[in-house]
Amino acid sequence: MPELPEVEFLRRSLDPHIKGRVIQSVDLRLAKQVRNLGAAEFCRRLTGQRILSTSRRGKYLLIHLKGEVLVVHLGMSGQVSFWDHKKKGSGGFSVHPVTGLQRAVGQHEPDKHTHALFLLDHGDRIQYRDIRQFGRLLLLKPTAVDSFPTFARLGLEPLGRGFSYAAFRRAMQEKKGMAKALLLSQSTVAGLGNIYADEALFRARIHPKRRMETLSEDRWKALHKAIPEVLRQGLKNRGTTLMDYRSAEGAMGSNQERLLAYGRAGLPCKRCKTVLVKIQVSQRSSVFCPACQPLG
DNA sequence: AATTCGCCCTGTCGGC
DNA sequence: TGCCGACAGGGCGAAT
Repeated sequence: MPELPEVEFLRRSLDPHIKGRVIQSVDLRLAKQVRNLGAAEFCRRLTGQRILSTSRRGKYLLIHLKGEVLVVHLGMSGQVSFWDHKKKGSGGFSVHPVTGLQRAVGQHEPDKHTHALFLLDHGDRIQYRDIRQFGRLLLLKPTAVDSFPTFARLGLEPLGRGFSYAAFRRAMQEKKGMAKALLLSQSTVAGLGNIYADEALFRARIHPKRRMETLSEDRWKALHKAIPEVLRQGLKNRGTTLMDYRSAEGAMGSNQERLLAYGRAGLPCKRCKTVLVKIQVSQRSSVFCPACQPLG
């Protein structure tokens, strides 16, 4: 799913439910989802811990406890939801036969794809579900987060105060290679995935295969402007739900209705009516307008 | 040092 | 109906 806007909206919807609560126990059903610890240590270190706050770095959700940080990455299909014992469940998920979207908005019972439950008091719980199992859980000491390889690699926060044109230009300056590949790498700007990278390149009128070292100054400026724009629009619309993405309360986003490039191959460009084209870049599909986003 | 390429998974869809 | 390949919001580690 889950790029920066989806993770941030998830964080905002989850935070008020879990802040100040104590994890009574952990039911880890698929141990390999925890990438840096064995199951026993993971569960032991979390048990009895109070949740202090939540934050986000790139596409990573961080849940801060006393002396521990639980890191959640949703991969392609991960979901984190809050189960409220006072509300009724809406059962499991089912796939809508026409739209392909998973039905069942609202809280759902754990199923075979639910890999971890963090049990709070009164029967409430945080549920972690991931069909494709590409997501990951980490448990780190607070002082070890920034130096953990995953985080050490990450670039600028595009919605943070530090995302000035000067900082962006400096971070991008020495980068070579194709524009789309660089945006997907997380190494200069953190949080863009296949959807928002295509959207940002469309807005900035940059071909996905354009070599970064050949970008003109006005395209650099356009890209710096477009990145926060597409992310803020996604956040405003509560994320993009294509299949799996839900907020902590099970709600779908609506940004899929506003995408200009992603998913629109074969349809006319909303700027110039030229038919949008899909190509492979870095083993990911990229949709762009051959007229608005020339390679040369 | 910087790219590229498998690979990790399950599920859905279209073609035959 | 079924089988098979392609594809899907991502990232890591090995190979080049």
